[in-house]
Amino acid sequence: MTKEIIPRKTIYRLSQYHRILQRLQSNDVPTVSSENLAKTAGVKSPQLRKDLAYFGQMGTRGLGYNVDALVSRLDQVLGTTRLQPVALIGVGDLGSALLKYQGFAREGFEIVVGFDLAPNHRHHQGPMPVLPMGDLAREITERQIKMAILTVPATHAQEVTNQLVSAGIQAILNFAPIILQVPDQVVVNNVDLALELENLSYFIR
Amino acid sequence: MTKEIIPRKTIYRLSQYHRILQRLQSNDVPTVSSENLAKTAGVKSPQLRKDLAYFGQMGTRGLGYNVDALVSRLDQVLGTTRLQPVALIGVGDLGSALLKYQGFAREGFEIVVGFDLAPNHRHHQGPMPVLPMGDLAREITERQIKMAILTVPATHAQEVTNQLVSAGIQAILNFAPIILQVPDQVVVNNVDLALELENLSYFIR
DNA sequence: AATTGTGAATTGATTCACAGCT
DNA sequence: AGCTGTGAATCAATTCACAATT
Repeated sequence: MTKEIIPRKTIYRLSQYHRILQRLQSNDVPTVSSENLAKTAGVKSPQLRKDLAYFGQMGTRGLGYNVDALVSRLDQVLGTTRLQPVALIGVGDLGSALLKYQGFAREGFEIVVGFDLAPNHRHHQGPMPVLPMGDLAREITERQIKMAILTVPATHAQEVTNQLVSAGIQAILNFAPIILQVPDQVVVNNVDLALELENLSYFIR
Repeated sequence: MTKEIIPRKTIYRLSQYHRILQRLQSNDVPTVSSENLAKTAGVKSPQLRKDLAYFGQMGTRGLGYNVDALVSRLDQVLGTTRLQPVALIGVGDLGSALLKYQGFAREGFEIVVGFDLAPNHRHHQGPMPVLPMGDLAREITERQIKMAILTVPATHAQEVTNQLVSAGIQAILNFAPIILQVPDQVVVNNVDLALELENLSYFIR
């Protein structure tokens, strides 16, 4: 069962479950039923059970899921067992805001280095170095950083992406409103803010 | 045909097509084929044709799609014919960055008012007023604002959402990492940044 | 008695393949 | 000849319903 192909949407939901379970954990809840967990995550309970069952037996019939055990297993599956270093490219308004965003640290990610065309004084606020683009390849390769957040203008996004890929980046969270061309082994998730608004506006009657 | 139910994913893609078409338009490209447009959007051509055909005849067989005509039609369908006013709740780091984000204006949205628990000096940079939460209901109702961007901490998100709904907000772009409970007639799109990173980390081997 | 895990049924989305216009 | 529009076929995801387990 561990060798099936897992739907991408399932992986998304696993991350959701993971976060909710962490909350339950810090509230010392020992056990949760699929019914309960599913409701909080906004899905139906068979969906949740099927999602979890991709990774083998996870719960106990009659009882539910052990919260601690499930969190560990999901940590393992999602690869969030240890702090993951992340590079941020493009330290403008949005990039700066993401640097300060606490949500990342809470989920086990740390932005360890930033890159910008023109690093300047306003970048020297925190402990994180902001380096010029010229240092990108060396720094990412040497530190073996695998994930990048891309907050550069759309016009530069593809070019920077090519550099990231050469440097060994394997996953990109892309805020530029274009479809990036990457080799198969590199994953891209797009966050397109204007698209989300435009999509919402359809539903306003 | 205009009365069928349109898949939600189709609406997302329409917004993507819309943006690409706008770019073609400003480059004075008169006509585009489904093959071409689909490639840029990262989908297969029958998909694109089906998406467009939900809204009636859009192209000309043998020729392709007229760019100007299609942009107008999509404006109409998506409700982006005129500038849409948006309220932003929670003017912290992320909220401030979104205020300055040019991508919204370019797609026809304007953040016309901000709300924060504690409006202060650093909010008085642009022409946009930042008001205390107490003014939310009155202001949104009076100005008939229909869309809101929610960038408050997760702990306050549901409570603020309730206020927004009472004030008549119909669509919410939510950055708080929780599932908001809203009545059926209100639409929520979630942007969950930590979730995106966590999801990416699964694909790193 | 409660609740998981899962094969079967259903629903939904995508792709194919070609008829129908221009 | 070229390219759209679409019914039919395929593929994928969700939900149901219940047997299996504690």
